[in-house]
Order: sequence, then C-alpha cells, then structure tokens
Amino acid sequence: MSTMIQQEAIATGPSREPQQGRSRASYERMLAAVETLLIERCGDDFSLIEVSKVGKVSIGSIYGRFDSKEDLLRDVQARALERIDNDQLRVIAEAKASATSLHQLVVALVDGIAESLRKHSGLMKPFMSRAPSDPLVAANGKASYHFIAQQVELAILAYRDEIRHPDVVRVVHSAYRILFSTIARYLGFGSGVPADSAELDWTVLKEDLALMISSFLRSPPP
Amino acid sequence: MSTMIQQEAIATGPSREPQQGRSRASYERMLAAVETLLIERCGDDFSLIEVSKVGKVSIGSIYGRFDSKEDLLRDVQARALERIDNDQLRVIAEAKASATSLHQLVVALVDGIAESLRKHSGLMKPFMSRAPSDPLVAANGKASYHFIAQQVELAILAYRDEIRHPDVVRVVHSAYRILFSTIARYLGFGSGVPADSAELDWTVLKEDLALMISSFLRSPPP
Amino acid sequence: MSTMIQQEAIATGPSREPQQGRSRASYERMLAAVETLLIERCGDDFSLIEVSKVGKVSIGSIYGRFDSKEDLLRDVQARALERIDNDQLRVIAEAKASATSLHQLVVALVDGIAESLRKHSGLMKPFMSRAPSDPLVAANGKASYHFIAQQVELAILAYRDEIRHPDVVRVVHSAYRILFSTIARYLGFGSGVPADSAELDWTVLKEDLALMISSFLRSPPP
Amino acid sequence: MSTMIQQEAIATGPSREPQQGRSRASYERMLAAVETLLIERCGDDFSLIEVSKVGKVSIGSIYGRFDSKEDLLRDVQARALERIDNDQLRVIAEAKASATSLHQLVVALVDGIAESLRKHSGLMKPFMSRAPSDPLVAANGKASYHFIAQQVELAILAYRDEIRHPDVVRVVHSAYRILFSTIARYLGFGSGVPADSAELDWTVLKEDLALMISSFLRSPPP
DNA sequence: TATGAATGAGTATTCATTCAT
DNA sequence: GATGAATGAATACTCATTCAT
Repeated sequence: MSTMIQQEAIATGPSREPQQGRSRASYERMLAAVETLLIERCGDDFSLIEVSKVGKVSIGSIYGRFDSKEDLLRDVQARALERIDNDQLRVIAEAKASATSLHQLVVALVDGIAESLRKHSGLMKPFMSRAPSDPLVAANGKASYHFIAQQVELAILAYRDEIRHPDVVRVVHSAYRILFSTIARYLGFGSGVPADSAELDWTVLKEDLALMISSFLRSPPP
Repeated sequence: MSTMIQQEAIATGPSREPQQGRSRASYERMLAAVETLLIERCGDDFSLIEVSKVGKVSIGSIYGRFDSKEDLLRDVQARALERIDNDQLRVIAEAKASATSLHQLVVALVDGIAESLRKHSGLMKPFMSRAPSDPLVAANGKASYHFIAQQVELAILAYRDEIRHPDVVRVVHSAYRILFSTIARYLGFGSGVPADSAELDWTVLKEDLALMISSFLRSPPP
Repeated sequence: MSTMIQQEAIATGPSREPQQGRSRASYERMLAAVETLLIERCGDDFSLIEVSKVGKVSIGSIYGRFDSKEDLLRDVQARALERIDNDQLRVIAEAKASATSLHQLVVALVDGIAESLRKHSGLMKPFMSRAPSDPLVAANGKASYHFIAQQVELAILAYRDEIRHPDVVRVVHSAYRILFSTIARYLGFGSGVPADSAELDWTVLKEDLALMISSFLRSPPP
Repeated sequence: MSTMIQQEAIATGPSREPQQGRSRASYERMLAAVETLLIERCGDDFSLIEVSKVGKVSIGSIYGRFDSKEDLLRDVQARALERIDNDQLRVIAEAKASATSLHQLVVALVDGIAESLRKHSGLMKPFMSRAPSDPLVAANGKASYHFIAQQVELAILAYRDEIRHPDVVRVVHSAYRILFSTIARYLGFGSGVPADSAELDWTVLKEDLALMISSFLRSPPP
C-alpha cells in the first residue's frame, strides 16, 4: 500500500522496534499506554512516569527504545497515521465502488471520511495540538493529509465530466479542504473542544456538507 | 454592546481591575505583556517571570490582580474576544450595508470574516490550543463563536426569500459553521500549523468558499 | 589589589549577588554549603539536593542566583581563588620583608607558599579535579597560578645579581614551576591522594625544595 | 619481574581472566575499549554501554568478568601500570648503562622518565583523576610510584660518593619526588589541564629539572 | 556462557505560587 | 499595595546493575 511506504519514508526514526517475545510485548505495552494517556488527556500533558505506570514498563525501557519523549510520541503518531490512512483508503475505495454518480460519490465520501475521522478523533486531536510545538509531528500530519486529499481528489475526478467549473483541479481541491476542515473542527481537532454535538447535529452536518460540496462541484461558475 | 454583556457574564471572575493611575497602567502592561508573549510563542508556554519582565510588573503585582496564571490568561482572552467580536460585528454591518443580494452578502461576509479572523489569528490560535485544557477558555470561545454565528445568521436571514431549502435555519447554520471551520483551519487554529498558504491560495479559498455557500443556500434540496 | 581586579575580570558571570538581609544570608549559606561539600567529598560529586539540605536553602533559591550547577561551582571557585591569592600575596610580602639574601628569600617563599597551599588545599583539590571538565574553572585556576607566579618571580628578581645563570627569567620561571608542582602533588592536588605525609616528611620536603631551588638559582650553568 | 609480582599482590581481585579462545579475545576487546574511552575522554565519564559498543562485547559479558565498573577500571589500571612500570624500568636501565657520572645519570633519568610519562599520559591522567574516589586505584598508583621511586633511587645511589649531603637517602628521595611531581603536573596529571606546553617549554623544563636535581645532589648542605 | 532488555534510583532544572519586607 | 526572593513538587533523562532467554 502506498500509504505504508509513504509513512515509512517520513516516520523512520530512531525507534528500535523489537521483533518478538517479552521485548516486543513491553514495546507494545508502552505504545498502548501512550495512546491511552493521549486519548484520556486529550493532549500530551502526561509524564513518562505515568506512561511507565500505565504500561507497566520501566522508564529505562522506554529510553531503551526511544531517544526522548518527543520521539516516542512521534512513533505513536506514525503508527496511528498508518492505521488511519488505511482506514480512509478503505472508505474511499468503498465509496468509489458504491457510487454511480458524482453526487452519490460525494455523499458516500463525506459520510465515510467523517465517520473515519470521528472514529480516530481520540488520537488525532492530541497530535493536532502537538503539531505547533513539534515540526516532525506537523510534517507527518501534513503528509498524511495530502496523501488522503490526493486519493479523494482522484476519486472525484473520475466524474470530471459532471463538473462544470473550468478549473476542475481547483474546485476539487477546495472541496476536500472544506470537507476536512469542517469535520475536523466539529470533532474538536485543534480547538480541542468538539461542538455541542447532538447525534442529530452530526447527521445534519454530514448531509449539508455533502449537499454543499456536491452542488458546488456540479454548478457552473457564476 | 451585547458582546460585552455576554463576555462579562462568562468571564467575570476574580480579576481585580483597578480603575485609575499607576495601578491601572501596570495592569495594562501585564495584560499587554501576556498578549505579546502569546503571539510570539504561538501558545501559553511562557512563565510568569517572563510576563513580569516583558511587562515590567512584579510577580507579586500579577498575583495581586489574579489568583493564578490560568486566571490571567482567561482575562486576556476575554479582552481579546471583546475586540475580536467588535471587529466582526463591524464587518457584518458593513457587509449588510453593501449587499443587495444574497450572493453579494455571502461574498462580503466570507471575505470580511476571513480577513478579520486572519487579523486576529495571532491571539486566537493560542487560545484555541488552550481550550482543551481550560474549560473556561473553551466556554468563552464557544460563547463568542455562537454570538457571532447568530449575527451572521441573522444577516443572511434578511434574504430568506432567496433560500430555497425549506429548513432555512438549518442551512444558514450549516453555512456559517462551514465558513468558520474552513477559515479557522486554514489559519492554523488548533492544528497549530497554518496551511502552506500562498497568497493566491488564500484568495482562491475565500472565493470558492463564498461560491459554495452561496450556491448551497440558493439551491433547492435534491 | 590587582588580584581582585583580575578575578573580577575572569569570574564575572551570571551570579546575581544580593546585597543585604535575608537574601544575602541565604546566598552565603549556599556558597558555604558548597564549600563544605566540596571539602568533605574532595570533589564535586554531590547533588544540588545535598547543597539545599546542608545550606538550608531551597533548590529554587539556588537557581534564582545561578544558571546551573556549573555556574555555582565557578562562583565558589572565584571566591576561593580570591581568598587564596590574597593569602599568597601576604605570604610573598612577608617573605620579601624578612629576607636579606636570595637564599633567605627562597626559604621563606617555599615555606610560606607551601603552608598557604596546604591551608587551602581542601578547596584547591576539588577544583583541580574539576578543571578538565570545565574550561572556565581551568582558566580561572590558570590565571591565578600565573598571577602568583609573576609575583613570586618578581620577588626573586630583586636578587638577580645573586643569580649566575645568564637566562635569569628562565631559571626563575622554572624555579616557581618546580616549587608549585612539588607542593601541589604532595598535597594531592589532582592525583587526589596526598602523600603519606608524616609531619616530618612535610618539613623535609620544604627544606629540600628550598635548598634545591636556592642552589639552582645561585649556581652557574654547567 | 618484580613489578608484576607487586601488581598482582595489589590488584588481584575478582577479575575472572579467561585463558584462551574467543573468550579471551572478547576479554581483551573489552579492556582495550576501556583504554580507548579513557584516553578519548580524559576521564572515566563513559558508560558501560559505550564500552560494550566500542569493544563489541555485551554488557553481560562484562559483568561475567567483573563485579562492577569500578572493578573493570581497576583491572585496566593494573594492566596499564604494568606496561608503564616496565617501560620505566627499561628507561632506568638504559640511563644506568649510558651514564658514567652522577650528572649524566640524572640528565638521562630525567629525560627518560619524562618521556616515558609523557608517552603514557593518556592513561595515567584518567587514573590520577579517579584516585580520589577509588582508594584501590589510589593504592595501585601509589605502589607503582614507590616501586619506580625505589629503582630510580637505587640507580642514583650507585653514585653515592658524588653526593655531598650527609643524609643520602633523604636527598635522593626528595630528588625523585621533585622530578616526578614536576613532570606530572606539566603533563596535567590531576590538575587535568596540561601546561601551555610549547615544545621548547618541555625541553627547558627537562633541562632545568635535571640541572636542579644534579646540583642539589652534588652540593653540600648549607 | 553470552546476550542485551529491563529496572529504577538518582540528577539537574523549571516554574507556579507564597510571603517577608 | 508592591516587590521579588524563596519554596518545592514535578519532569525528562542517565546509567550501573540484574536477570530472563
């Protein structure tokens, strides 16, 4: 999968990943502990002592694998992004498979991507917050964003004959940007705080977003 | 102004605001110092000692006015939100005055609000980042958001006869949500990292956003 | 006194020396604690927590005055060197005053300097050990060494007509070097471990050293 | 060789020295690694992990042979001292062989010993620094010192008829002490920092030291 | 016996907050 | 009130040593 290749290119770092046995188990425990804490705290404001307690791993073990807390977080991000990217690729593939028109595709994409982001919002939020203070986290996030953007845009371009605007690339690009931004904000990426979120609200948002994007793509410019 | 009333309702706390003289001046200096540092660091990762140096105010003075660093930040936020809200109210008024059609209004609103947010992004970003860890900051931000949302929606509703969708309130609500989300993400609120941002990109974004919202509002449901 | 001037030039750093009252007292307590520990341990292998306990000063207080442990040690060194230099200047002056011949002078100088170094060996030892890992400590030590060397050499040069070797400067220089090296090693500067040191041994060493230097200075080259 | 006997008497400890094969090879590699690091760092501030990397030996292997890092260092010191002692014995023998007068002998001894110490200063320095914090290292160093002192003194005593001072043993003893101290300090043993050391300086030092010792030994007491 | 992962006590340093002056 | 020195809990990180494999 190109996602994986891409992730490796970016996230490769000093993580010394063990291959088996006790060693592997403690490695997994510590990554899991970090994820747990990240989700629990909606941010990275936990100490390595907490990681060591939650993951039943010694401080030294952590430093045996990672050069710094920063590094550990980056690794967790890389793994999360890999899962998320794969999930989104699946969603995109499903949408492509099920749709027979631009409108249907947009509806399926908006819904699928929104649900996928929602499912992973627990981990995406803390990394979004971290990005300003860690350029590598920012870069990894951006790379993942662009990769998925590209896939979505390609999927939409399969229906380019339904798009009336002369600058097809531009509108498709704007469409994904608006899609992602709106969902991300709703889920509280960055602002940290999710919207007031009744379940109704969420459904409405997805519908309107799909509607808006679909009609935007299909309308001629004014 | 209703903004102020609203802000006071929420942000009123232990801030002991002096009314005049040297005391007042040092109070202003310390708030200004916090703003400076907030903008400079894109976050709240500065110490009170730095505030005391930049603002030429003693630590004791700060604690004379505020019960905690948290409190001080909340006060700064409240004041910033007041300025920002007023700026946005002005923008909305101007848009209302200049527009003679829904489309014109939407174009003017998108541009005006985008520029206003951009102008204030230096202070909005750090507070967005802070929101997850300070519920009061989150609440203040949310209140301001809803207040402006309301004003924008009211302005749009003046052209409700141009809106074809039966649930007028809903679509207008979605429109503002999408507008704000997209601009906020572009400016890096929360994700911390602004988009790759060429100036062209910014113009395109505003145009497409306006186009999308305008056509969304004016189209009938499918 | 030129010593003081010289020390200031070298040791001036970020030490924020308070001028009076409680503040001054805690400052003194922390420097005293460091000296105590330095002497007790014959080295700098103590933690700041220990300093804080021995000196009844909080960790924060130490960092209020110094930027780092390194810095603190440098300040202690500078103060110690000032005391030591002044003591040695006094010894040199006394030797000059009492002697009426080169031989008498050398005897007095060897004895005086030896006793002075012995008196201060508790603090000189740890700083000698530290020098390799802190260039500033090394530089301060070297400056002090050269300053005293110069004074001693000048004192000896007052009897240059008794010196038969044509290169007066050179032999005087060698004389001080040998004097200092021998005493320093006896006291365990650097090697850390003082010689087996019976009191007799110490007296013998001083006598023979004086004898050797005196006859060296007064003999013609071979 | 009596050196070896003497060293063994002191340094024999828990070192479990293997006699042959791969085992022996890894044992050698780890001692060599320690020497490399000792010289490179001018001290013992390296971790066993570094030893394990440089020597391509596992941590477990090191602890298979030695009970502690302290122990390992002691073993390295013992081996280094053996080499150094043998080198000095050779130098002393050569000086004895070449000299036909006390003066010639002293000149040869000073030069030979100085050069030998200089050659081995890379390893002597770190052990001198370590001595204050490890009594066994100190004891080994002292034993070696006394052993060589004895040999040098015996060599000199072959010319006892040229020595005018009635207490022959004493002056010979003082002579070696001064010789060693001066060279050691010049090379930076202990104080850590070698003198400013131009090559000229080194030659001058050796000459003057020889001159001083020679004339001291040959002069009558005052 | 060899390996190197795991352990955890110990270190320097930061910073919100208190309080004597 | 105003000042800023003092406090000390908390944190990331190191490294000798142990021990499961």
